[in-house]
Amino acid sequence: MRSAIEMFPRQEKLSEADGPQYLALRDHIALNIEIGRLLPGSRLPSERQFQSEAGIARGTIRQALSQLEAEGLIYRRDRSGWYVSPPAITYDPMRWAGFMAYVAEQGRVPATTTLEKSIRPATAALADIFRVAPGASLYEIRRRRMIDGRSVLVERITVDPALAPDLLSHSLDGSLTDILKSEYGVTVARNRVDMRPCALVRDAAEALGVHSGTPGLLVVRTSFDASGRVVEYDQEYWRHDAIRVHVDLTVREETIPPK
Amino acid sequence: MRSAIEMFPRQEKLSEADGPQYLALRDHIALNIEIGRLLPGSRLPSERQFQSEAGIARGTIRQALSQLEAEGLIYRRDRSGWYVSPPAITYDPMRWAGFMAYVAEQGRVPATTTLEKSIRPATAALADIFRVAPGASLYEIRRRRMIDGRSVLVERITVDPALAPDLLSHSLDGSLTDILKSEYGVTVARNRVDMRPCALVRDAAEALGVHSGTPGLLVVRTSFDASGRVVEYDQEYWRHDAIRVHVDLTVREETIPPK
DNA sequence: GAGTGGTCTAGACCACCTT
DNA sequence: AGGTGGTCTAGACCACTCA
Repeated sequence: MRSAIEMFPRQEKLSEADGPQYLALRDHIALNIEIGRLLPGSRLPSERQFQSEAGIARGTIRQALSQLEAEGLIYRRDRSGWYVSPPAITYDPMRWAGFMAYVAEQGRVPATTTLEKSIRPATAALADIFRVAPGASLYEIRRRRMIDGRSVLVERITVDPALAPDLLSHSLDGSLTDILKSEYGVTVARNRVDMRPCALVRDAAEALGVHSGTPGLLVVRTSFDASGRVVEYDQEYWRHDAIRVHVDLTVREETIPPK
Repeated sequence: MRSAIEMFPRQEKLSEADGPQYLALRDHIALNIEIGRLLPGSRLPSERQFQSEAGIARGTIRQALSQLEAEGLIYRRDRSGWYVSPPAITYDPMRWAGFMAYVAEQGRVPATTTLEKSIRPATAALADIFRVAPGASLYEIRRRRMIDGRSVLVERITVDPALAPDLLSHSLDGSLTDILKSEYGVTVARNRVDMRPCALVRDAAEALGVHSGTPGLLVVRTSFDASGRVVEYDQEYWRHDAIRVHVDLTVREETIPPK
């Protein structure tokens, strides 16, 4: 059996210069990706193929693959194989026009699946954000979003029913911002965005079909209308290799720090 | 020998309910951190202590620890041990007043080490950014910055000598923005910030004293003055557990997409 | 049903940090 | 000098995917 992509043509050797073996293998695979011998979306040889071709223990192979995954160069599909990562999408919280429009604008194919719509009592944290009483009813929407057929984020959106009564009866597979605008006349005047690297675990990992512990990016977006009411509170868990954030802004003069 | 922090008091067992062992151990350690039995900065028991106390193979222990590292809950000091991560610092590109001021404002102790100052010929990419001829001389500064004694980022700053002649003769261990302002009258009117999750490898990993492949966040900041000239081009490699990004902005109306 | 990655074991030797 | 994490081996069995 011969791999579709020949990773070690003509008994090509890994450089033995210095450093650990797994980094040498990492470099070898990374090079193959850079020069285009391995294209985005294509599958790498199996771990056991590497094992026999490179003569390295499987644990070491997996170390190299995990390193490449951490760098965002490759990703895994559970019990299927390792694949070269497609390019990341650029996310601009300032020009945010909705995921669907955004992804399409960059020449990719977006898709959305609504995982769950529910009414939930406000937790203490959410009550504080929405300025409602703890335990008050809030809409909660969980969605998964895809680019070119690959799941790239899961999100949990919270909306105050007072602003958008009967919201859950609409189809939420498109742009929520559009629905809020066209159906309820609610527009976003201000966005507060928090971002931090995280790991995708448990629910998020399961929904994205990724290995628990895969690195990710958590983007929390709080949208306000012109009168300062919270329109939407959105927690997005992104695959780390699928997103780049771009912000272009004029510098605000240092004033009294807000509290 | 008894560990300073008793992780398994009274023969406490790991939950055997379901899922892999390494996640059970992860949960166990995470719980100890949450309830404050393990405080930020404190050292975890050694891998071999876990091995004997929990009766699990060392490879499995390391899997649990790596997971916690990916989540940002713990970090390692090379060949010294595993430690509980301190809280992250909040970074606001809009209110950027310099790392030193910023960190101090959040009650932490900042420090900066200049690793290298040099004059380098502009690469094609840099020439394009600064609108100079390829090969033209540019200042390059490499610095490492610390919070409470822990290295959290390394950066590579590029400045056009035309805007700040003789810049390298100044001490660069403080705020570069301050120097540009007070010594050269250059102020920043606009910032372009790009962020993406990455892995810390090679130089960056070495400078931060982290394991190659540790997750990180790359922040690229391009600063412009009022006339649109590039003042500073800064690539910052952050430890992923040390930073949160916060942006608060008014939504820009959709206009012609810039190209 | 064959092949894949996911998990786990029980060792080993090394480079380096710490005291 | 002793202990630590870093690397690596050579197996094993399992759950799951895919054809």
